[in-house]
Amino acid sequence: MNDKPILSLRLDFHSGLPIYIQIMNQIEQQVSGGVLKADTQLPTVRALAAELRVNFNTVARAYRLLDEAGVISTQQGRGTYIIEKPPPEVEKKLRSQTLEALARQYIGEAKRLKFSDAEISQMMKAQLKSWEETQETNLE
Amino acid sequence: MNDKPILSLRLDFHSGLPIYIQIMNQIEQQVSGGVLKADTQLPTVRALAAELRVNFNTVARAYRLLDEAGVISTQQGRGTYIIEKPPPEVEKKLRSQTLEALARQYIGEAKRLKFSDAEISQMMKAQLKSWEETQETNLE
DNA sequence: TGACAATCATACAATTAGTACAATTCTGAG
DNA sequence: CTCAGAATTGTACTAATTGTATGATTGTCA
Repeated sequence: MNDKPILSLRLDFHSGLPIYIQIMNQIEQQVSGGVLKADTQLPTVRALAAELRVNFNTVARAYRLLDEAGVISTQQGRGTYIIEKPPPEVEKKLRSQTLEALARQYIGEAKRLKFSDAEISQMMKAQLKSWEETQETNLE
Repeated sequence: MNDKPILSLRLDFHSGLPIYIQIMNQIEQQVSGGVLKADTQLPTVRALAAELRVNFNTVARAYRLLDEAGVISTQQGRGTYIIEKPPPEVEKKLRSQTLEALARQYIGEAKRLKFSDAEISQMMKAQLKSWEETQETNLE
């Protein structure tokens, strides 16, 4: 049993602070502290759970909250990864630029495929509307 | 032994979009965009898999879906080819599917960055309007 | 003791990888 | 020229790895 220090977390089981909160906090700290860099894959829920001697659902819960907080990205069947997160002030300044770049990228591709402005904005409208329901990947 | 970019695909392993979907979407785009012409042989599942550093079954899955969609023709023992002439209805469907995929890609990214629906569609509107003028300065 | 949050157990779903196989093409001995 | 066998290509099925969903259990505290 080689104890590989996948991710070094110090849990206090008697602190009264829920485990999943402790996990969440410490990962957040390590991310903002630069210990965990963008695109780094975190241990799987099972691996981390084994290392911490807790149920993997507890880890999953922490991961889910971190995902909702935009710190990490969890993907079924693939794994969990740190998300690039720009500093707060820079983020605000860059936000609209980022969205603009995204929009222009979309428009550029669509234009290249000879779609009209009407088609482009119509599809955008439709997909925005049906986003929640059709979260499933577009398979068909 | 420079790895020739047989088929230039850009995979994002952390986007949340499955690899096989990304492969499928991008090939669809290149076909409907005219980058990949009829009768062109695509890389073999193994070659493309090696280039993308994924399992060849992942590529095979994308190929199979594209085959079922009538975009390509996969032939055991021979290879994979762009369909000579996509049936009109397939082409039409393909075009709209492609646009849909593009739109969802944009929305997905924007959502991930916590932009609201309003912001997303507003930016789209604005960029569509200013597309022509700003194109001169943004030629690739 | 009862309510509620935290944790755990179990079953499930999605994605990718592994292995064996079948169809086709290529190659070279005869 | 022919044909056996290797090489190449896609296919099918299965296994492994990952996160998800849901309900049961446990523990704490008013």
